[in-house]
Amino acid sequence: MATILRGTTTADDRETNEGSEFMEQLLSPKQVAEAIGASESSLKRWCDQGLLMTVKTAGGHRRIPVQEALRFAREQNHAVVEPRILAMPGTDNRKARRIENCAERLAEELLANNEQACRAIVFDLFLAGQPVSQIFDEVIAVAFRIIGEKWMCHEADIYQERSSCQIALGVLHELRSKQATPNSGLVALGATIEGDQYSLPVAMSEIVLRAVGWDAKLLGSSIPFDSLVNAIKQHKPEMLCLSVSFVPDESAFIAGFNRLFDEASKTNTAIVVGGQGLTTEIRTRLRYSAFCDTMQHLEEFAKTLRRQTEVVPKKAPKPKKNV
Amino acid sequence: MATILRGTTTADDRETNEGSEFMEQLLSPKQVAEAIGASESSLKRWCDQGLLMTVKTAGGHRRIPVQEALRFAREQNHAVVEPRILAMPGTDNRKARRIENCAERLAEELLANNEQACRAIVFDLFLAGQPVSQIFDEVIAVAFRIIGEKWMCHEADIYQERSSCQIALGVLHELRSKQATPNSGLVALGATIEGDQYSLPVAMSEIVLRAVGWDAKLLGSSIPFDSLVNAIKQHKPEMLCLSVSFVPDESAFIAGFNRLFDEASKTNTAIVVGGQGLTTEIRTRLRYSAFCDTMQHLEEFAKTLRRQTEVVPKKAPKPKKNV
DNA sequence: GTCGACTCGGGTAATTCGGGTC
DNA sequence: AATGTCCGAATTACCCGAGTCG
Repeated sequence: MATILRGTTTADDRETNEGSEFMEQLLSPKQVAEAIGASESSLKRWCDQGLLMTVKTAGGHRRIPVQEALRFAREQNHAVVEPRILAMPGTDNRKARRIENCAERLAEELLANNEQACRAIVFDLFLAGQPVSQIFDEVIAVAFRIIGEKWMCHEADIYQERSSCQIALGVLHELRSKQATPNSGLVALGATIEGDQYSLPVAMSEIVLRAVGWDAKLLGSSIPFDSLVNAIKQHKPEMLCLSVSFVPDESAFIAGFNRLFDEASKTNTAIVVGGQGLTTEIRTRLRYSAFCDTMQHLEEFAKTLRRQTEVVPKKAPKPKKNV
Repeated sequence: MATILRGTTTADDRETNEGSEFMEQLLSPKQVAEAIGASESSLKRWCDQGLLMTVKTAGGHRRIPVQEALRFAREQNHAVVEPRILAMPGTDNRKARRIENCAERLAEELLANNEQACRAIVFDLFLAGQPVSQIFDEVIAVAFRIIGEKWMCHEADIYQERSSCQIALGVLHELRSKQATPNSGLVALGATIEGDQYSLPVAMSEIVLRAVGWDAKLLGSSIPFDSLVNAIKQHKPEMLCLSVSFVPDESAFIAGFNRLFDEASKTNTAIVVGGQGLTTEIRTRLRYSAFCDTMQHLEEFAKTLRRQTEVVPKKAPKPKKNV
């Protein structure tokens, strides 16, 4: 039972502790440094000074118990911590950066209205280099599927679903703000159809498209087909993404959609659709450029379309990385 | 500067932000001094005077949270010469400090789908020290009134209104992220009623409340009364903000609302309402704690309620340990 | 046993501290 | 009274080859 013993304790009994419920989480210096916003070498110095109690591995690497890190943060930096550690009790960051059971954890935190923890989960994946499309497909979408199921079973209330959306939209916004503003000249528009208020998917698509170089703009939710036609006429985008989570009136939808497609053909605008609302049956009666089940599909499509269209860019496509 | 970008992929993003600081970025005195155009030692003096809250490193170096730096700059009316250091959208804020015709300009840029310009308008005012409530009332609300009028006259299309909302929501989110996370213990919830999808006002109210120290959380849009009752039961907030832009069914609304009010009384939750949907006639048949026409009204109400409620806080109100 | 990512130690450059002075 | 500049000592951040972790 190696609690905070001094340096002689080898940490490789971690494995044996795995089963016990109250084991100490051990963090690497890098993790702690990141968490409290200091450099790695400062942290090492503080450890060596004895300000932070550490445990050493057999090979001499420092390991810091979470409690110790929290105590230190509270003592020194009254308000600092990036709650990545605090937010995720019971998960090693190394594992956390893997995409495995993130969806379940995210669903849980969303339902608990714990915004910070949700941000932490998504951003850890993002910083670990996971493609946004994959994060969306395998974490966020799955989490909302879980929430939907709980809702069905009356284990989650409507307001919880709504506030989950709210939090997710916030996280997406923040993700978006971390992206470089694209300048490829390829314009994509995103929207949902009139009556469909579920703006999460189309918000994700915007980010995915921007990640692969498109200049994607979100028009918003619940836009009538006629207005979409006008939007196309004005913006002349290379692509229009429609997320269809819900179809209020099937025949009106199909008619409006195909009208939109005809109009889009005139300006060489690709129409991309996706969403739960599009049953196979409905799809057979629609004309579109591509149907995407997942964000990763969308990403692939956007890449290929970009390659093909890039023949006539508005400006020099390769500025060759300034600064 | 000093940003090591390891070129993993062709995506040359991540250049704009320094590494991985995602929540409470800490700045050194030098950075802040440069940002607000003062000398380093003046800044240190202000810190020691308590004008600027700082945290200290283990070695005694001062670190200033960005939010603190922003608050100080806004209060002291310091010209922010280098907004980028404070993670603000870089603009020259010289020309646009006055709030006069900002609304018109904002409306124009919103309709033109020019996100950057919209951000610049709002953030210039923010940096110049305008209270958020006033920015909302006199710029954003007015701009959307203008857009609404143009819509009526068929001078603006629906998609333009929608994308304007989208942009505004983005700006609001960014604004929110520049606020210090409140910890007063006073909780407020915000929502719109089922059928009302207009989430802009309630998003503004969240920011206004946070600006005056409330811990405001946004539940989301289109939430049924019954679910709001559950939300109150679970969160036990001191305040619930309802923005009512649209009333689908008047009698059902009145009944549901008063049911909600009764429930809220049990937990001492103040019900605050506002919005175009509430005609004088409807209001006479509702019971609520306050009706607010503007964000500035809301701000005032929140301040007074805070003063009164603060007598019985949940935890020790004066830890008195401002180290 | 291989391998990529991480950490170790330590040296060095760049900041920051506190105080005194203009 | 408030600000900006200068200083030696201390602290922090960055870098790199060898070793460790998983």
